[in-house]
Amino acid sequence: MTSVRIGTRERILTATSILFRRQGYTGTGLKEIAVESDARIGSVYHFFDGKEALAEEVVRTGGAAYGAMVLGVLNDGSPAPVDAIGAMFTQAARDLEQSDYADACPIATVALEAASTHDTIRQATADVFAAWTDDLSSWCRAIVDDPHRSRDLAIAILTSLEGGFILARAQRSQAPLLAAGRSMTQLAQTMADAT
Amino acid sequence: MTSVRIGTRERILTATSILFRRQGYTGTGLKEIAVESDARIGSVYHFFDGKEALAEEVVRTGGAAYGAMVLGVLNDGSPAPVDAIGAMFTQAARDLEQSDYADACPIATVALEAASTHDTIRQATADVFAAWTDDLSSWCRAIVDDPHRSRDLAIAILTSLEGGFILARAQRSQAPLLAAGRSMTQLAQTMADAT
DNA sequence: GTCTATATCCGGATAGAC
DNA sequence: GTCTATCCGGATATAGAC
Repeated sequence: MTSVRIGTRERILTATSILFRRQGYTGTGLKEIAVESDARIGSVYHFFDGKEALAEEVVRTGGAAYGAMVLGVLNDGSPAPVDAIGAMFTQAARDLEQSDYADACPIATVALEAASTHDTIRQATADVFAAWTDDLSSWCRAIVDDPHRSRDLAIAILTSLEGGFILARAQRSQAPLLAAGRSMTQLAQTMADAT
Repeated sequence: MTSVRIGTRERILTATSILFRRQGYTGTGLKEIAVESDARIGSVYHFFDGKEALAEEVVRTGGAAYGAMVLGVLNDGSPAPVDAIGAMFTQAARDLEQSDYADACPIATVALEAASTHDTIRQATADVFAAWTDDLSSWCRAIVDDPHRSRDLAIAILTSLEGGFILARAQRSQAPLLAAGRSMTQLAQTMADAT
């Protein structure tokens, strides 16, 4: 029988991801990361080449995991793809509220902070957004067959979700996300009808 | 003749707004603010009751100014309101690119950083977003008469603009903003036709 | 791989002369 | 109102014993 002991390195990654999601990159200290990981600062430097390298890996691994989770919600949420969009926004709003408006996009805060100041982190966020856009574009082809229109729909969904997270966290309200979900559902329906 | 000497207090506010827009709240130090304002740290504390109070005022005044600017673009950009939406996104993309992908939303980074950690700043960003939403909803009634639908359209435009800024800054590309603009134009056209 | 101690620097904030 | 000096805590990072 193989007991699943979680390694120190993995604990550091998950704790950092949680802290970055709530407080951002500059707002989170390595000491705090060590405490939350139940590790020592020395261990952080043993496994990662400094804070920026740690952040890059957190963005890449956490971004991939979140993208897979969202795709999962889209795929087995509702029978009709158009309805699944609304369900996904509703689920995001519920998760956000239940986490006291902390758990939104895991990379958005870091992306904005690093965009003009830390280029390796910026590149990692750019790659994650590109992967999300590709995956979502493929999924949207069940709604619109044309690749260009499918991609535009995917970008509209992704950007309004990200912006919805910003407003919802600031106002501590599900309303902006729910409104964005209604509009994206309507947009998708329009594009499906236009076929 | 009245020469327009800009006061120290005003210089601090504008410099802080620029720095927060590019580096966020925690990523910007008071020393850096003093240098960019051509002021002393002592002056910062003379005019403002600490960093958090300074940030609150920067968010409120800068947010109001940016909202007025965007409304101005929407009002005298294109003759048809639906076309003005696309023109607004195009203008935002152009401004962003011309500032080397630094000048996006002046309060978004601060809003995400402060959402779970600094409540007075969070409240200021919430108020600014509420004012933007109200103003944009009123403007959208030229497209959709129904107040609820007009408000949903306004929220869709605002959230996709905010999310478009995130992706565009990360990828150093105008593409996400332009794609979001196309989709919002289509959404607005659909809602106008449904009348 | 783990842990402690510490070096070095920068953060926000304050006191007080002018 | 302006400016300088400084306090204190916290930040990232490193060294080296175990």
